[in-house]
Amino acid sequence: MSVIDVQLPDGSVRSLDDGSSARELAAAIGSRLAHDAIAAQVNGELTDLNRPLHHGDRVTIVTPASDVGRDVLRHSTAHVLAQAVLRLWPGAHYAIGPSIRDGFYYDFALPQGARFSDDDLDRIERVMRSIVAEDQPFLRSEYSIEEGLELFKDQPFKVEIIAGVGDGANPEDAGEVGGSVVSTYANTPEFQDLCRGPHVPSTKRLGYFKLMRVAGAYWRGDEKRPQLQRIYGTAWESKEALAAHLVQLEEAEKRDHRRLGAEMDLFSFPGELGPGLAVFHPKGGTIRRVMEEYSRGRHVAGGYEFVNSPHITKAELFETSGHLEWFADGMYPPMELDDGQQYYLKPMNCPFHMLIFKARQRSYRELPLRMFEFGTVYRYEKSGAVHGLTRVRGMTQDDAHIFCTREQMAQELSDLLNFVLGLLRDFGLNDFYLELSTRPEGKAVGSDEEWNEAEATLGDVARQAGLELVLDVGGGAFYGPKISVQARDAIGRTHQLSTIQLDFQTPQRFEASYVASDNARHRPIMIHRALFGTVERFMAILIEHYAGNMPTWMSPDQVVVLGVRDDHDDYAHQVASALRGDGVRVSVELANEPLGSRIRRAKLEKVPYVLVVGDEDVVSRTVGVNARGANDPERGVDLEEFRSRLRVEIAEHGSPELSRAT
RNA sequence: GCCUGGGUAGCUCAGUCGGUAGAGCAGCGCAUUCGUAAUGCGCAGGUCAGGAGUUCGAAUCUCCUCCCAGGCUCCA
Repeated sequence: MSVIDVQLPDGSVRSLDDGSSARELAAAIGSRLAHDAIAAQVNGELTDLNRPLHHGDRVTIVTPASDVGRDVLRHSTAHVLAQAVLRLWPGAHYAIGPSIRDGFYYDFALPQGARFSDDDLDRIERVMRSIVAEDQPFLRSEYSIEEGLELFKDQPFKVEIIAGVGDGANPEDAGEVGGSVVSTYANTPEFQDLCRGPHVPSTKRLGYFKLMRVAGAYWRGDEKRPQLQRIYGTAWESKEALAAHLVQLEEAEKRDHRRLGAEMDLFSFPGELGPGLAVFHPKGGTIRRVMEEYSRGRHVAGGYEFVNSPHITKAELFETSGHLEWFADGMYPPMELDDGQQYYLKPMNCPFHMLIFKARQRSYRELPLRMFEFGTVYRYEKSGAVHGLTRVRGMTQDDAHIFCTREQMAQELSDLLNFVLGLLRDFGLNDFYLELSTRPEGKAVGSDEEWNEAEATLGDVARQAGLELVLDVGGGAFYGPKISVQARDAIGRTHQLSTIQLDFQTPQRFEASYVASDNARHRPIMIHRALFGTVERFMAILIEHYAGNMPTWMSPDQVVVLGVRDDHDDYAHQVASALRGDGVRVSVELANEPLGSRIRRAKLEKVPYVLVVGDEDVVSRTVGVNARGANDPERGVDLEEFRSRLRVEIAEHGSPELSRAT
């Protein structure tokens, strides 16, 4: 028998008998690896463990505790889910079941339009566990497209996928099937699934999974096509990893801004107002005010001018802008006034700023002209889309529009991106990447030349920023491409924050112009940009980022002063008054209940500094400092020293926890 | 908008078989005067989301509406 050489990831070479598979390779390397192996990567391509290797192949053995490995076992677990559902609902149609972040899902259409309920998850999970215990192999077979169609003739979704590959209608399905070859994996004679693979060798390699929830999902993500029943699950390489993930979910839940918003008395959604309409309570209002004031200051320094516009307008404005044509569904229905005139609540601020630009003749000497407004807009979001403060129907954008010349555009965009990132960093976010969204086919206005120029300019600016750049093909607005700044928060989730959109169209639609040095009229370029996105959403993201522990400069209550006994209350008030003079938000809790109880309440309210003052402090004009997140209180801190510490921390936007962490 | 689940005091939740509502925390009152995360006693607090129906009787069963959650779709 001849011998082949294969190369391992570390560059070393192993000789194997010809016809050996990755399974044998793993065994040759070590028994531990042989035991852990679930799949292989051969020359970069993911394959089953038993696929024969060839001379010169570069081979990586895939084990469960890796990104690729988890992907494989999640996908395999999805197959087990499908088998379990088909056992429990004979005649069910199964559609697709990919692995996703942290888990997998599978979509089904049950016989007679039946639907899963939450209680079904337990039953299904039990069947899945018995399938795992049955130690079923995943056996790969390959068929022609015709054979595949015959094999799955009772499974309309599978037939559509296979047929789609045949006629090239759905290129993404080529991944599902693999070129002109239809591959399947059979676990038992009764159950096989169309699949590119690879899979774990046997179901006994699975087991650390949990079905999470049922949901509806449209076939092929298309609202007009049938809605399928989707089951989501999570799956991991070990019991510990699964448990850690579930703990992580609980952590995220504790940070949920809706929960913290209620607990910390920041805002609420009174049922009387309707979905997606919030009221901000005094503490939430303070956070908002601080955010807005800081933003205003930065915008003044950044050369912006401040404008204002009304909340309602005649339909004409949005006919001109094109919003009524594209987004009428997302706007509140019009109010009809007695002369038959239709008025709309504004979903956007840009047309108003356009009118301000047009209010008089503009000179090139005024450009770039930057108009800023905290503009409150109303959008009729679908009822199922509203979510806490992150998706609301009434929201305030930190919206600005920059009018400039074509020549100024690149520089202006580049300065703008720096401005954006600087402001976001001031709020404590500093892990960013950019996304470039390009022309949406079929719903874009404007010429190819304009779009190409706009995309090229934005692309250059994005690349020059030196951040990771992700392309989002077709994700732009109807009037222009956009850069969005994505930020990772403290627990690694990413949020789309600022957007910068380049717009050649709106100035044309409004016939805006300026007089240039050549004494002729030229068309300005318009840049739309929002840094927070909306104040509401940005606040929600910050609350979750900080788990409610807002940096001192943003905290609604920065300091609480507690006298030990009520004869210390006078001094407590003196301390508070001195701090108030420094602009600090401070309150005094009178000594009519036990100290421990008052401290506990302040801690639960996440107040950055609790000051305790007693006999010694009154005598020596000191305070006891109990800082949020600190293990031990500091006794006898000179009041003047504490004031200056706090002044510095607030001015620098520091957060006590963050500074202690370093 | 669609699918699944939910809505009981300000909050977290109990409420059995259909028999007319309960706890803890928070709030209020009184007492307590205390050095770093819960002092004691008392009081008050509910159209059981809203409406209709079945029933002698509905928080509980049925239907409709509103609102919330998790998804799908959408997101200028």
